[in-house]
Amino acid sequence: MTADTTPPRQDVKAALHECRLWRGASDAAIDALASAARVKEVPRGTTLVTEGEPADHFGVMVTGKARVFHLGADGRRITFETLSAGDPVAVVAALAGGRYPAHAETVTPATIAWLPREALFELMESEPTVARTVMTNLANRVVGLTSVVQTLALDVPARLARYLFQRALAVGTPSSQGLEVDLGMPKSELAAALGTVPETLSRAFAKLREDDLVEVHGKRVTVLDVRRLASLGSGYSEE
Amino acid sequence: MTADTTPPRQDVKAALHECRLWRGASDAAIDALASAARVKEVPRGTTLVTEGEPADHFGVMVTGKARVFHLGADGRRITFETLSAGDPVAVVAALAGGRYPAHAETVTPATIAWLPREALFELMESEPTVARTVMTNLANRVVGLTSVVQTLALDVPARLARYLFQRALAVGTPSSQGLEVDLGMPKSELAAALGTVPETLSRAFAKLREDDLVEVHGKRVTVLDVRRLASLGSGYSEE
DNA sequence: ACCTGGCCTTGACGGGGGTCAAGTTCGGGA
DNA sequence: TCCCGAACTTGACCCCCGTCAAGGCCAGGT
Repeated sequence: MTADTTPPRQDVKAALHECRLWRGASDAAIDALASAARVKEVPRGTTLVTEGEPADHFGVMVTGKARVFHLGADGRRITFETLSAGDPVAVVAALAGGRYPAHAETVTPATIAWLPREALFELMESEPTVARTVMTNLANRVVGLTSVVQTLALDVPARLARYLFQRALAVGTPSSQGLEVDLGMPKSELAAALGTVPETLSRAFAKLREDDLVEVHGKRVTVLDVRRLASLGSGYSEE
Repeated sequence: MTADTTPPRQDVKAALHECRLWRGASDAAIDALASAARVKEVPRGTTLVTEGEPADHFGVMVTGKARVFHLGADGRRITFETLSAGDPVAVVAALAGGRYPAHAETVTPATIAWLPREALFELMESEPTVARTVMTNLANRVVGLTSVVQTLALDVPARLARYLFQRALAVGTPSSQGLEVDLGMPKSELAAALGTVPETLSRAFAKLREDDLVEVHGKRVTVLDVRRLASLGSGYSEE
């Protein structure tokens, strides 16, 4: 069903090198990981990990994208994050050693390098600086989740404003009217990322539009008033 | 305003030993921490850390209780966790090295031992097993936050059911009618812990009561049907 | 006993947002 | 060119829950 490799593949090594989790590890250590990895190529929509299963492995995305999410009792999904090449999959669960706390599935065809959790422990023992890197990484993860919780306490227009603001900082390009921003994804996907549904997102856009904060043209949005957008997105001030 | 100690205090050492974060560290290492610590005694309602401030220190609760929370734009509080003796304060932020991601304040008079973040790094470098302990601890923290997010997606009766179920597992005592459970706190506080207000919590109790799931007598609750309670609290099954 | 002030409960009301059901726009294929 | 389906929008409806405003129900003090 899937293909394993015997010699370390080039793209796998590249992905492992890009993985922010153990940035700073020696090439030798990463190459060792690469040869220990079981590489799998899977189609879009494949379940990578299932909530509640014992967390004995973790993965690194080599190509493709995946989504980490929760399934509510009614089947609703709450998306935590979207993973792309170089991102680790389920590494937290592997470190914690319990069961996977969430589901993950691919949203495109993808290649994933799987490793047993012990491999990571060995890497950290052999290279102390890696342990420190992994540590700060985990800590940042906690901070990130904290802000997810914070964001969920805002209403949808505010969450959208926050997203647009951050997006404007990252990929905004100046234009005659203001800042041109390309939403990186279809609106239905953005809705899920903001923890809501397309209909409500649509109304949120409408609200920002009638407040003269943005203009919407398909997937391209013109931010007319960055300042007010930022303050609506909760408490970012200019300095 | 507050009292520093010169010799390591006994209660401070005890609290540091109890701190789950570095369980497994040698006595010598912990004693070293204890003598490096600046011990402060503060009244109820004292702000321990302020969201947005640079995270250069962390603390360990020696006595008393504290609350970690977010401040919404409108001043509403979202409580993440309640800390008591032996719990670390803001250690995540210290490891991440950025700014505090949340506020913390005492809810009782409290004694806290403060340490510079470097002290923790040094401890981890000198004792590799501590690094591993801290690591799994952080990972579990992430898992915990994950479940906070999950919980916030449920409605209030379900959140209450989940709390009662967990509480029943922890401190429930069998009785003729079912499981006797003591809520560990006043209902107004429980409301905050569940991310809601007393009025809504009261209605949630009423709903559980009219579904014959529980009986309420002040701070003591009799769980009549653990099974249904658990399933209402979302997806805990019996095995 | 009486008052008084927490703490909890109950009712009434309103707003945010999820759901269902129609449209609408737009791009691709025959 | 016409058609069709996917993605998006808009309206109607309703539920959950936060808020405001009254009450109950004690416990402690005088």
